[in-house]
This record gives sequence, structure tokens and C-alpha cells, in this order.
Amino acid sequence: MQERITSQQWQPGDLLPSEQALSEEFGCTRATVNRAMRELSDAGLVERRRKAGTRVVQPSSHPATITIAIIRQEIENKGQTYKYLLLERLEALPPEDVRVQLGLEQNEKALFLKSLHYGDGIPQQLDVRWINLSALPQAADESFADIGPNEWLLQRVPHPNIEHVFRAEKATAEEQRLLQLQECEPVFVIERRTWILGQGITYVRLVHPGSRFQMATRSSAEPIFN
Amino acid sequence: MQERITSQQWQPGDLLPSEQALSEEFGCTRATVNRAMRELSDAGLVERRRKAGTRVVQPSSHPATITIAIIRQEIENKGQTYKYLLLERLEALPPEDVRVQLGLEQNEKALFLKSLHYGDGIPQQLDVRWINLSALPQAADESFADIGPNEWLLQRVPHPNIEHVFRAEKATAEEQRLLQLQECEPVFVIERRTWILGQGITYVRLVHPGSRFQMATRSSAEPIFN
DNA sequence: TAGTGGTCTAGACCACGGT
DNA sequence: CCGTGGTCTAGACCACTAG
Repeated sequence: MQERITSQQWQPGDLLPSEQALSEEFGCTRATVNRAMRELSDAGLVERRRKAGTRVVQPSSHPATITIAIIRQEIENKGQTYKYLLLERLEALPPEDVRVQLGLEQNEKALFLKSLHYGDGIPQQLDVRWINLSALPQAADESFADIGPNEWLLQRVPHPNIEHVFRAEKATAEEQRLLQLQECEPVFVIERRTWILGQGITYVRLVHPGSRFQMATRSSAEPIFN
Repeated sequence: MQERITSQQWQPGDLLPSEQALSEEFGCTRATVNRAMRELSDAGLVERRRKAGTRVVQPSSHPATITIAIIRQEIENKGQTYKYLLLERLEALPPEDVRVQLGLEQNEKALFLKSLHYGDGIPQQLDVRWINLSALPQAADESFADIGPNEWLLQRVPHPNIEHVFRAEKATAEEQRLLQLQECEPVFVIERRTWILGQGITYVRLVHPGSRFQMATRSSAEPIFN
């Protein structure tokens, strides 16, 4: 069925035969056709609606899946030696936008952390972060001197909900200094918000030197074949 | 089952009961358990191996799904008026790396296109592209004066395989001029390679002003709930 | 209201890969 | 070896919704 779509035998907008009809054509049961169609639907090749049937999607976007590894892994995978350095740790009132994103009360303090991650002695990531202490009171007792907040959180809140924003920005003066950047060198910024059951966990800004970082992707449509 | 994982009742590394056991516990058939487990597996919460069983993943990365809309949609969604301008169109020998990625012969020419996309008269995207003419001979007859190459391709090759790379870069002099950038303003670059059945289709570099562009994401783990 | 997809049961065979 | 997940059959009921 995927072949028929990519070969344009079934074109965008076309209505596919019903599961019933396809199960007869391919000589299998409807459950098998349903399973295949659901995979095509997950991959974004078709859209399904009860009674209306299944149609080939008119593609107007490229869906893609990325994997953001924790920085230590990424550095060690490159064969570099990893070093972690805590720069700042304090409990304070977060700025308004962070306060709202974490779902904190008006005068509720949160944990602020600033840390640097090196590969072969060269700064690779600046981690600037707020952690919700009502959600994670244990964080108040952790020094974060020896473990990065990202790893620490992943161990304690294994599968949170996540939202990311990616941006290319001009480095601030502080970022330029901490990341040892040259004049005019851009930074690749990942902003991440995690929460679980509606409760904000952390808000973090991951700043990477533009010249030492990139992110890659693989189509979600591909793995279906073969 | 997802609740048991997020609540740490089943912790990272833990072996889950077999499908057989779970089907008895939940009072359903193994097929139903299998379907649920497959969704958890797709979402990256568990890993499954025959004979070895199913384990909660030790999370060491954040998977995420992004959608890269075609630029015209993105601009129109913001309520801006879209304008397209073709800057350059010629058939030429591509540089070596592009030649290899498209799978072209040594002295095979390809179609080179350079175009700009405006929102409310302000440049939002520079599209610099090579198209494989053996894969798409029809492209030689298209002027691309009135339609962007991205849209044109999506209409003709609806569901190709895709690879992306994202980067923050310093704008070249030409990019700075074409995108009307200020001194030192970074660009967000998306490099895209598409192919179908092993045949390269296009290689494109989408250059966005860092100050007017961002990319967002939503966790793939979330939609399971509710 | 009729036809579509969504989902489930009950049962079966098999490939893989730890032990 | 043999327990695990992967996949399929055959049949059923139901929710949704376009016509």
C-alpha cells in the first residue's frame, strides 16, 4: 500500500478502498489491513475517518523525529572526555514567564542552576535552569556539584511530558565568555519545558556554540519499508 | 501501564510481566496487551525483545517530533501576506558533496535554484537547492517563476524519505544581503535531503533569519494518555 | 441510517534469542 | 531448549459520521 502511494497509483486526496475490500484483495483479514493502515496513518501518509474512509494526505509539511541525547552521552559518543562544572546554585524567585510555565505561586521560590558541560576541555553546552521545588523537594538537598541537573532529573522523573523550542541566537556577552566564543559566533539554543500530570518540573535553556553543534533527523515515513 | 511507569511503580530497567501474565491481570486477551505495549514501545517508554521480555527504558535522551511546514503555510498562518521570488535558475554541475548525496554521475548536471520567501515584504527564508534531473526530468520544463520549488516537489513527489540537519550559523555576506540581516545576526539553517527508492531527489539549504524564526516540538510520549 | 474505521476476543503458528 | 514477543486468522460489537 505504501508503494501504491509513493508511486502515485494512489494520489494525494484519493479515497482508498475500504478495509473490507483491501482484505479481500490482499487475501488477509481486516485486522491485518487495519494494522497496516494504522502504521501508514502514524507515519502521516494517510488520514482516516470513520464513515468517510481513508485518504492519501496532501503533504504540506515534513514530519520528522529527533532525539536529543543528554550532553554527556553526546560528548562521550564523539570520543571526547566529558567534564561537568556547576557555576551557580541558588533558590530564588523566577522571572514571571518561568513562574507561569512551572505553575508556581506568586512568591514561591524555585531552584536556579547554571552549569557548563565540556568535551575535551572545550565548552559544549551551557545549561541555565529552573527547577520546581514543590514538584521535586529532593532537589533542595542535592548539591549538583558532581552530577548535571539533566541527568539527575532523568533519573528521578523518567518520562515527563516535554516541549521544545529551537532557535538560532546571537550570544549574550555572558554566553560568549562562558562558551569561549569568537565575536559574532551564533548559538544554537534549545529551550525545554517538562511537566508531569500538569505539574511543571523544569524549564531549561541549553545554549550550544553554533560552530560545535548540530541536530539531525530521520524521516518517520521511512522505517515502514523493508 | 503508562501510569505504573510514570509513577515509578515500574522503574527504569525493570522487567515487566509477560503479555500472557498481563492479559490475565487486566482481564483481556494477549492481542490487546500487545497493542498497548507496542504503543508504549513506539513512544519510547519501554523496550521489547523476544525471549528477553519488556523493560522500562532507562531514559538517556528526549525523543521529539517536529513538523516543518512549507514556508508559505507558515507565513500565511501568521496572518502575513506571502510573496515568492525566484533569484536564480540554471543547470550546472553540483559540488562534489551534493553530487554524491543526489547519486549523480561524474559529469551529470543538476538543476540549481535560489529563491526567497517573504512575509509582509520581509525576507523569511532563503531556499538554495539542487534538484536531480534524472529523477525529475519534468523539472527542466518548469520555470519556477510562480511556484516555490518546495511546493512544486511536494506535489510531484508526495512522500519521499527525508533527512534533516539543523544548525545555527553565522550568515554569509550574500545571506546577510538577501535576508536583510543586521551585522552579527545569526541564521537558522535547515539542510534537507530527500530521496525515494534510493534515488536522490533534492538537496536544499533553507536559511532563516535567527531573529524571525523558531522551531517547536511536542513530546511523543504524551498523546498516549487521556 | 448505513457504511466506515476502532477495538476487542479467542486461538494459532512462528522467529528470535537467552539459558 | 523453550519462553518471549511478532504476527496472523476469524469473528464480533460498537462509535462515529457523511450523506
